[in-house]
Parts: sequence; C-alpha cells; structure tokens
Amino acid sequence: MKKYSKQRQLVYESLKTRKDHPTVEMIYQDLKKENPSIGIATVYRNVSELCEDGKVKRIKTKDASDRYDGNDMKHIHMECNNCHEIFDIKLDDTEDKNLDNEFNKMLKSIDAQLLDHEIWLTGLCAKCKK
Amino acid sequence: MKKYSKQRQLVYESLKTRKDHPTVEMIYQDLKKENPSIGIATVYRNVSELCEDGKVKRIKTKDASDRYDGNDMKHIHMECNNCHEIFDIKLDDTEDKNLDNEFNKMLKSIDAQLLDHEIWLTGLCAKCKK
DNA sequence: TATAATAATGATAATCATTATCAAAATAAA
DNA sequence: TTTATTTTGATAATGATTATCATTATTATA
Repeated sequence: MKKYSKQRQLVYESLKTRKDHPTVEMIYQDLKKENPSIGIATVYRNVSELCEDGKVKRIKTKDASDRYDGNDMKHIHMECNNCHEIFDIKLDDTEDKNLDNEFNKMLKSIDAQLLDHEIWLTGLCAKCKK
Repeated sequence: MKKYSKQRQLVYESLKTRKDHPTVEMIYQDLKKENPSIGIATVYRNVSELCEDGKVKRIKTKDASDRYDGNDMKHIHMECNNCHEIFDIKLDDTEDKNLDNEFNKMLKSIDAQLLDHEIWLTGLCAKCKK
C-alpha cells in the first residue's frame, strides 16, 4: 500500500501554492530552502506520481523541461510569445460545456468519443502588447 | 543565403506524404531505405529548420520524442487514450473562426491578444470505443 | 510497544533525445 | 574554375529524466 511521505506532501503543497507553472528544478530549489536534505530524484518521483493520481498536470512546452500545474479549476493556458510567461484562464461551467459541445461535434467526423481537452493559446500578454 | 539540399527536400516530402505524426527516428528510418547515407543529425537539423520556417509543426506529446506534423490545413489533434494513435480533425473556416472568437472572449479577462491556438483532444477512437 | 514488512528517500549511475562540433562534401557566387 | 559559404554525416557533448540500491521512514502485526 502507498505510504505517507513528508516529501510527497511538500511537492504537492508547493504546486498548490505557487501560481506559476514550475519545472522540477524550480520546485526542488524552492523546497531545498526549508528542507535541505531533499533530493531532486524525489521531486521527479513525486510529481510523476501526483500526475498519475490526477492531482496535478504535466505540461509539455517548447522548452526543454516539463512544467507542472497544480491548478484544479477548469482552465486553459495562454503563453505570451514575447515574455513566454504562461497564464491560466479559468473557464466557467458554461464555457467549458460549450467547448465540449464544439469538440464533440468535430469528433463526429471520425466517430470518436471525447474524454478531455487541453488548449494552448499563444499570443501577447497585456504587458507585451504595448 | 540558404542553399538547396537534397536532404532537406527529402525530410519535407516525407512529412508531407505520410499522414501519421512521425518522430525524427521514424523519418530517419523511412529515408534511409532510399538514401542509406543520410545521417540522423541531418534529419534533426532539417525538421527544426522547417519548423522555424513555419512549414511543419512540432508536437510535444506525453511520450519521450517530439513528433512532427506536415499537414498544413487548419486542424486539431485527437489522441486515442487506448491505442495512442493521433488523429487529425480538420476545421472548416467557420469552425476555426468560432474557436478564435471563443478564445478571444476568454482572453479579454487578462487583456491579452490571441495569435494562435493548439488544441489537443483525448478520447476513444472509433475502433477502441467498442 | 517492539518487531517485521515494505514503501520511500537521496545519491548517483544509466539512459535517451537532442544539440554541438568539425572535417569533408555540396552548392552557389564570382 | 576558383572561391566562399552552407550543409552534411559521424560522433562527442549536453541535459532532462529514470533506474538502481543501500539506508531511512512508515505502516502493520504480534
């Protein structure tokens, strides 16, 4: 059976607390301050486990390292083409259902059944627009 | 100035011809049959260049290697949760505009400007649904 | 509570995809 | 044709992630 570990809890809390989309290295640096003995392999292990349990999401971006997302509200992502910051845009239930309907219609053409969607917008954030 | 190379042409044609979403290794294996002297570094170099030129698209998936997409029609992707095949679902102009409108509305909340969108659906394909 | 069973950790080696290097070959310009 | 420059193919280097393994922490059981 799965056992409780302080480290797993720490990784989870870090992802819940911070609002950016950190890499493993960023989480590791963060946790090391208060827990100098933690190893980076432990962070890798735990983010992967949390992903498998559906508690956080792995985000593949154009840059080298994967990013992780602890935001459990329905939302989509927007990456600024200029500063490369990643923004969360939350969806209300109506918006989410509308998208689901749209996508379901599209999937009719290949007779498939929708389970989930992931939307990645690119654009210019408020600051960089100017 | 950029010079013509047979290899770049071959990589491009391979991506235009095949309808799956191959990795570099897959393209390499494919081209080696007719061109045994081609090196895998050349394939890496050329897919990256084609991406920069906007002629093909790099797709980051959950699995280790990046995939490449030579389909230049407006389309979104759907990955089957069971067989992991990736399907293209083409969008007509209306569908594409509808999505753009939806996303633009959503971006209002953070005062950002939309440039592009990438949609990744997961579900069950026709075969695996049964 | 003490002990046994086993899961998780931290250090580090191994792996694997991708990128960098560089001499030789191909292409374009003069 | 000669010169300049780009591209290639082989392979070394890099960097992110995973595997290994002895030790430690947690849970179950007597």
